Amino acid sequence: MEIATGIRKKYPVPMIRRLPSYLRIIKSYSYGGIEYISATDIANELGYDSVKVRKDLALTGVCGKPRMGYKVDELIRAIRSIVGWDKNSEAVLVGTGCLGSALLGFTGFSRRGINFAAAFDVDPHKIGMTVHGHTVMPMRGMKNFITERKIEIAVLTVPADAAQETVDILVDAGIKGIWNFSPAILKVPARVVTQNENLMSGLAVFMVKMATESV
Amino acid sequence: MEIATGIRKKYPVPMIRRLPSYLRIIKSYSYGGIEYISATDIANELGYDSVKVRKDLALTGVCGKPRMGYKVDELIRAIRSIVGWDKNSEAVLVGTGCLGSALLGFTGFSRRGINFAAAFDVDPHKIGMTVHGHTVMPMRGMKNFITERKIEIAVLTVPADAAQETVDILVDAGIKGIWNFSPAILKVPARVVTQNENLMSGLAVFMVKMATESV
DNA sequence: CGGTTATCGATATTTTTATATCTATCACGA
DNA sequence: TCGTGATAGATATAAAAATATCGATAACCG
Repeated sequence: MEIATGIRKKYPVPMIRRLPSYLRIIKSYSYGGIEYISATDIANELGYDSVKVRKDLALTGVCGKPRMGYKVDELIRAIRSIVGWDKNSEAVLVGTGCLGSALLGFTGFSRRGINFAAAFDVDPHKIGMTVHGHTVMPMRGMKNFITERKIEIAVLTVPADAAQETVDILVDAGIKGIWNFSPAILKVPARVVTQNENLMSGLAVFMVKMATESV
Repeated sequence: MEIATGIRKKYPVPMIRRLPSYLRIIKSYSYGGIEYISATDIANELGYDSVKVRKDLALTGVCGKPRMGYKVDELIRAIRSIVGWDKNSEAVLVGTGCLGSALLGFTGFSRRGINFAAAFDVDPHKIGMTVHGHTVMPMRGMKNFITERKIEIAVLTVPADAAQETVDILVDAGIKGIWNFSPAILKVPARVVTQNENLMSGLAVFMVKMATESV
């Protein structure tokens, strides 16, 4: 629909963040051979309000049937299309430390169409090592690799103080988006998309919740 | 201030999420021997609007001086107090897979007062292994360990299908808060705090941004 | 076949968050 | 010593998101 016509809606970020949870539940219905799922069903599973879920689902463009809910396979297709998990893309991972290695071993990415074409690191001791099936390559080969293979996505798991210099190489190589797991704020040209995952933000919220709850 | 009097403000979650970034920058000023930092400084570093930063800083209770900014050490103390990084707490980590191991190796937690007292796993092959200085212990000893050591925090890095049964043990043992890295939605009593970190939410937002940008 | 009811979809309201505007302050340089 | 201007802090406005309300629909049941 929106993809076919070339029109792209603007989706609210909070809604996008909820889509993967929705998808997970809808898929479990699909595996169970259930054909319809209602906003109420999803809301109950997630502890959300059903109106919120219904509004989100309305944005996917899928029409529901009163008293029945939404067709499970339609929802799955629509959500996967919105979050781009219906097509394959190649990525590089930069920085094979603890977190980088963990991400390389995470099977969830390939199931969502994200495949690691290579992993890079500066540490000479790591070069040539195999991490979850991926051979670690030296950083100096990265630029050419990205350019030649037309890689669009980089997952950045280098230490904060190495982040910007790494990013400069990535940008120079023509990368389109950087999924940044370092706490550093990246300076990139406007055409390059960045998405910051800040583990410490989550910890902060968690700790504040804990303190508030225990009053 | 708010801690001393026992009064706890309600902080907006988006503001809490920004605090760690603020702290990081303010600390860099502190290391540089700079005594004052302005909202404008922080805003420039992060690409934010200075008014937003100023409003956030106002909520910390620290007073700024016109033309000078805020005292660096006061801000650091205030933010650390709000996010609870000024005191120590013990945690257990459950599930020593890729992500669990990565978190065990992450030094950032101890620097923020979170110390892993133990790591648990069900896999017999992993029991007794040392992961980043932590010996993996069998799951069946977990409940007593938590109860006896009065552990309040659990970091949950088990697969989704094992999440709820693990959580039941944690709750039974008297855990106060669960930092959940599994995609499962946890059912816990109201007194138990949960904080869900959903990697796929971030990926979804990232992919949507990429698709939107490339139009 | 007709009433009942769960559900959708639309609309309205409230709350939260972000952004803009304005005034007072006070370090700094002339 | 006196403007100047960067900055805090307060207030006002706008935007975004969550939540509530309500009529319409159609499967289900008697």
